[in-house]
Amino acid sequence: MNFQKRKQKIMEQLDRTGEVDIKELAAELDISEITARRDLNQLANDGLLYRTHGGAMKVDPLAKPHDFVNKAAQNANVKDSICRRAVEHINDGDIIFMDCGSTVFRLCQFIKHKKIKVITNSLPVIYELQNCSVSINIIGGEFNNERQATHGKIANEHIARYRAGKAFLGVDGISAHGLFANSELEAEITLMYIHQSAYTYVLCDDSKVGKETYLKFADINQVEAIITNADDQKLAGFKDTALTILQVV
Amino acid sequence: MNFQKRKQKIMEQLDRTGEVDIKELAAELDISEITARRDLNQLANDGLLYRTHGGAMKVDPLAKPHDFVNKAAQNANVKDSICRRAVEHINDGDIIFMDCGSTVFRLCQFIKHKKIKVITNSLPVIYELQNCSVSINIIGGEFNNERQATHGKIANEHIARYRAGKAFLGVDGISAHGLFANSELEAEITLMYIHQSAYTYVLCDDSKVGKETYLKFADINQVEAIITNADDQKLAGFKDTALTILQVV
DNA sequence: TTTAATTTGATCAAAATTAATCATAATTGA
DNA sequence: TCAATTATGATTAATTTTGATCAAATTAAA
Repeated sequence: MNFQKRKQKIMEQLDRTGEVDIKELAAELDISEITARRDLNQLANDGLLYRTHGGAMKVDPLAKPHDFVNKAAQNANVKDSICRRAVEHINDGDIIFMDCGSTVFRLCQFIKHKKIKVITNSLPVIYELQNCSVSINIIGGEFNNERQATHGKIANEHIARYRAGKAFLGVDGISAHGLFANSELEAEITLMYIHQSAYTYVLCDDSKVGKETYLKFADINQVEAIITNADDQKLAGFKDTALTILQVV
Repeated sequence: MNFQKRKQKIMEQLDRTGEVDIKELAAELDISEITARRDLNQLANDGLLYRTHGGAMKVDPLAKPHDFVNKAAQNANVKDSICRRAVEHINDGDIIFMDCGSTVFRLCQFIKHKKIKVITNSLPVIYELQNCSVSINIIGGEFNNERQATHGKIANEHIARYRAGKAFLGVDGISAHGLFANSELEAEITLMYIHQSAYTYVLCDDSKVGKETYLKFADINQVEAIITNADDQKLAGFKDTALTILQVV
């Protein structure tokens, strides 16, 4: 068993239990204690763990990987049917905005083979659209780990530099009174996308329709269309607005 | 059994078990140990595997963009020792630029647990530094799939908005006459990083030192330090410059 | 505080792996 | 065909890795 392999095992156990003991380690890996000690010293030297007397501890117990994909997988069927409707409105040559919503993310799989330009602040979208015919423009700025996207002043300014024909955006709530968000950062960047695109599609499942939550950041007449699985009853409130409603089963 | 066929078998087993042993390999393929060793060295040189004592291991299968990972795996030992020296100059609270060089990429593993702010145009760097104590700022702009990074006018403007204490950059060539790049896009963004940082470290292995290739984009006195494994003879040309030379074994 | 137990780093030695050198076999291209 | 290049193998020296011993440092206990 070479160092690389031992390193792997040590980091594995460290990840699992948070600590390792030199004696145990030497026994488990069938190496002498001094070799175990040397291994730990080397890893500590690279900042991969904290050396303690008789063992080592994990460096950053706080890091919590946020699983974006899980959120995107919720209600996958509903989201996919919304996206199938959305993709009917996307043609080769289009320049489109995509934000960091989990429904918008699922749009990626349907546009991979289109010859379009996508401008986005969502890292998962960027990843999904790599190595395909879509050309990508990344919105820069401070990266928010929870949302897996960039936000803030610089990101907004960056969007302001571009114009796109269409924007595909998610919201936390929508009603005849306007669009709602759970955070200011999210609200601002969505608003900027709306400003800089000729035609805005709001993608949202029925749970968001009629919901007026936290912060209203735009009037309903600022966007052109909504694509949703909400039923007629939920959508009735929009009948006095100019909003184009694209309803999916 | 020729090299191509052996290479196939080696990569096959590597894919299956994650590792190979020189003795076993020699026995299985019915070749001498030294030939097995030469095979592994050649494959390691192409970044297709990591060489270990007595065998080899698979390169990180999780990282998506294969070309980039392979490039980063080439000369991994040299790059890592360069990075270990670099990390000595990075302290908690620092704000640093990192470009999209393959050596610079390997710096990530050594700074994951530092409390610093990283501004970068490299997608692999972003991906590597997610979910750790490093806060990330993404340089926006058009995404170049080959380089796995953003470049161009908007990216340059974006960098111009920021100031950082230190920049860690790669180059395609460096001599007493200046810094050299293989493309204008690369040159421009590197130059912008240099302008916007108080202190610039150039990270490069010995193959880049003394090389004057394609496009000169900066004088040598525009950067402060070079971290390299080049020997005294190769570095002799810099003795009349103010460049700080950080030499690694 | 002092004492005992444990852990550690340094030094050296043994084992394993590797690089270097040279010789031989196989392949290639004229 | 033959010379030249390339691939392979054997040998040996150098390097790396590992382990053992022991004094010094650290921790825990009295």
